[in-house]
Amino acid sequence: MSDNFFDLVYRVVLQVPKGGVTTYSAVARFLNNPRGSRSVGWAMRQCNLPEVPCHRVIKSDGSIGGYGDEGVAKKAKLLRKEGVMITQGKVDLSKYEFRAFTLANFG
DNA sequence: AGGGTGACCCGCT
DNA sequence: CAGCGGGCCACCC
Repeated sequence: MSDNFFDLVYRVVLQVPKGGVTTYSAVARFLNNPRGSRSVGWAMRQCNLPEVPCHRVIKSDGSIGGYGDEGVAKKAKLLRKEGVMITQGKVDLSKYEFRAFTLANFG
């Protein structure tokens, strides 16, 4: 039931486990839209579903990015609580980036 | 059909 | 190494 780009994005983001992160760009690439990172960010902005861990999606340079009205402070706090270490406002993607995405939930 | 918005990315300076 | 500007993509008037 992936009529919208949102749904596709959500399927991907839902796969990111606690303690892991992914990037807008990585999600876009997985959806065969290497240049669609902005659309992913846009989808996150529209996302208000509590079951989607949108706080685990950060920028490709490791910085936190945004978190709508909640604020990046909240986002960073959530990540730390999940075990993701943040130094100098950035996450070490080589340690925390989740890459093992699957097409399982895409029908 | 065109313009505006948005939690981005990359190359250049 | 930090900052700026242009490019890209999906969606809503």
